[in-house]
Amino acid sequence: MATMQDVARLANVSIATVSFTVNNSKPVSPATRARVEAAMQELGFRRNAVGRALASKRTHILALLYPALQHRFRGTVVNFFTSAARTASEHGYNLVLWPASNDDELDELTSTGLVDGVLLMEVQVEDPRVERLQKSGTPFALIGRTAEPDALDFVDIDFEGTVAASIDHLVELGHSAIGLLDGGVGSGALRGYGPVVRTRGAFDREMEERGLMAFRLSCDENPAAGREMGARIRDEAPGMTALILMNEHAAPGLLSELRHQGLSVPDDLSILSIASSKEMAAMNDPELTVMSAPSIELGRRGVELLIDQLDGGGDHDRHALVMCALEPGASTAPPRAGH
Amino acid sequence: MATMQDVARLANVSIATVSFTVNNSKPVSPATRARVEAAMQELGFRRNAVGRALASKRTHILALLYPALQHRFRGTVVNFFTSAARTASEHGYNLVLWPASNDDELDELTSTGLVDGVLLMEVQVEDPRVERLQKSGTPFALIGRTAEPDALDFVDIDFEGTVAASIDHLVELGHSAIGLLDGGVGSGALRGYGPVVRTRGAFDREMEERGLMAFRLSCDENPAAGREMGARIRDEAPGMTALILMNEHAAPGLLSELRHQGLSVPDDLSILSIASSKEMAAMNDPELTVMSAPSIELGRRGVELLIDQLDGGGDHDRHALVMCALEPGASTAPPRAGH
DNA sequence: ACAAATCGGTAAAGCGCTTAACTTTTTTCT
DNA sequence: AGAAAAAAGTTAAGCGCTTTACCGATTTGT
Repeated sequence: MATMQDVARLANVSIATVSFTVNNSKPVSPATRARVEAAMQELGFRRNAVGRALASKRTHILALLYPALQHRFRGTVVNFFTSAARTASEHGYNLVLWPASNDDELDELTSTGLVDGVLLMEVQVEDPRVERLQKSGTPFALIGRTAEPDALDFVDIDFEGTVAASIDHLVELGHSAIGLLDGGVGSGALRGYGPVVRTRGAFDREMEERGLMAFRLSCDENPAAGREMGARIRDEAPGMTALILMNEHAAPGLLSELRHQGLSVPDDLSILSIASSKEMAAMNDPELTVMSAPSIELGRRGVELLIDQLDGGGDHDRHALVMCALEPGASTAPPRAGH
Repeated sequence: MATMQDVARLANVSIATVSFTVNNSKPVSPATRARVEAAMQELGFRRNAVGRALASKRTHILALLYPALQHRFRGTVVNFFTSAARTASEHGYNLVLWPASNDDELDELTSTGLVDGVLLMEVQVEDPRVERLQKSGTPFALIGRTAEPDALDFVDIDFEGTVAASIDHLVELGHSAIGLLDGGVGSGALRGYGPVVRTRGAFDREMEERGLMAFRLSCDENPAAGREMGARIRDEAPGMTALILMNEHAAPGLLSELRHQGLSVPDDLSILSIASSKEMAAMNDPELTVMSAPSIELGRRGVELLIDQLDGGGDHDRHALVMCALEPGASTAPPRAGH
């Protein structure tokens, strides 16, 4: 592979001039620029990223941290990843999905200088990784929020708004006894998955304020758990006519069990799946009405936040909350007459 | 961050000695080693990966190439990714998921010296990326096979074996009229997705040899297409009592439509999902019997192949074919009496 | 006992690039 | 016209590490 040295020799300029033309970091006369560019063309020159990184102390690599505990991709992660990568690339960065199972791997990642910044996904309400990142001095941004996120850069779904919009939708259809089925939070005091915690809070508040009848249900995030939940849902939530579902992986089991019981969705029970995706919704029968996660927007904003820190762009807002969008499906309808 | 220079100074040795101790690249006396290690400890030293990469011409980064055209993760990709990353880490490499939408991005990836090697996923039967990689001189290995893979390093699912085992399973249950429903191949002459091409070939051959009644069906990889297929499957495959399904995303639609028609799975039609995963299978009602893709094994072997090229390990076999494993479910059974 | 081999360590030359400081040439201003 | 300012290049010092060549001291062989 040709080096800058080769290009400089061929174009009869100094290596510095080559650097300046390549990076537009200092003005170069049109004539010289042309010679340099011709030489680069001829040699098929590409500047070596490692040399550049060492000299400039910037690798231009951004790591999207992938927690290995995770054993499935939520449908939305793909869009998120793709959008984040595209945005990074538009700013001259590479974004890669970097697996880090444990704290040691995180430390290794940040301390060996291989990445300029980190995007943290699946943030827990109390997330030890945040402190580690702060300590390491690596710029980072969160996808999600901790309990005290004010001092941090984050983008997140606007769960409060999404829950309110979900209830609006169901109330408009005529429902007044509405449940929330989520995936539960992990054990431990404040620990837990932000989305669930926030959604529960918003749901309780909103239902209370509106004086509606609320039910709170949880089951694990898999079809079998959904099935079990289906088996006892009438007992656990008598009179409930609509369900806000924040547990896309339980849906197939839940629906199948309801069907076996002879209950019709949406006639006997409306279901609105939130923070999921149209694709996941389409995997169900009937196809679910869904408030789809704004993954593309989240990916873009997350990367922008991070790059602003790195390149000191404008003084953007350091927090961004993005709403889910309602995607019509076949799982919500007015309650059966008589309810 | 402390550098080797700092460590050397503190331990009162030369920087070279530090390097030798860190890398075990030359014998160091126990006394010196202890001094160096103490110094490293005290300073919290981590060797800078960029400096190392520049000097050694090895970044120790492996890229798992993620094709952006892809708009969903097959369930198996997660396990694959995780297993590949773990294996890489065991050999002192980092494996990251690197998005490359187009050929330019691939060239950029290989020509800037940021990665030591590439793992190519979703390989097409005629895959232009292979030639590009060869031209670039970057070591690489395939997950999947091209039409002419003999000269290349690859791991792949043993589709021939998997199809044979699938037919075995169904024949044992008493079926003799068996169909294959796949996701179709892209347009163009030899172009197409290897798994589909190979599975079709194996299916045709195997059914012919055994003198069984074969049906060949295709539909797009989404639930809606599966639903449509369900609507006409009795017409397209009259008398078929069992279906080998290589299209996990069509399954929910297909099953739902069959149910609406009053057809029972497995009594009226057995379904065996192949090259899928237990998790995807569990999303269906009834839970599908599945030949699950050996993603963990594929990830491990793929990385090993690549690292063998890089570090000139033993002379492993350059090709690996791995079988899918039968995971019992509720979607296969003997055909209804009378068939 | 003396040369040869071994061992433990050091010095220094890069790897390919960026960038501050400097030189030379051209333009501008009064 | 002469000094000052601007423009276009160059020089050279690293960035943090690896690795070859080399050197002195100890061990080995005969």
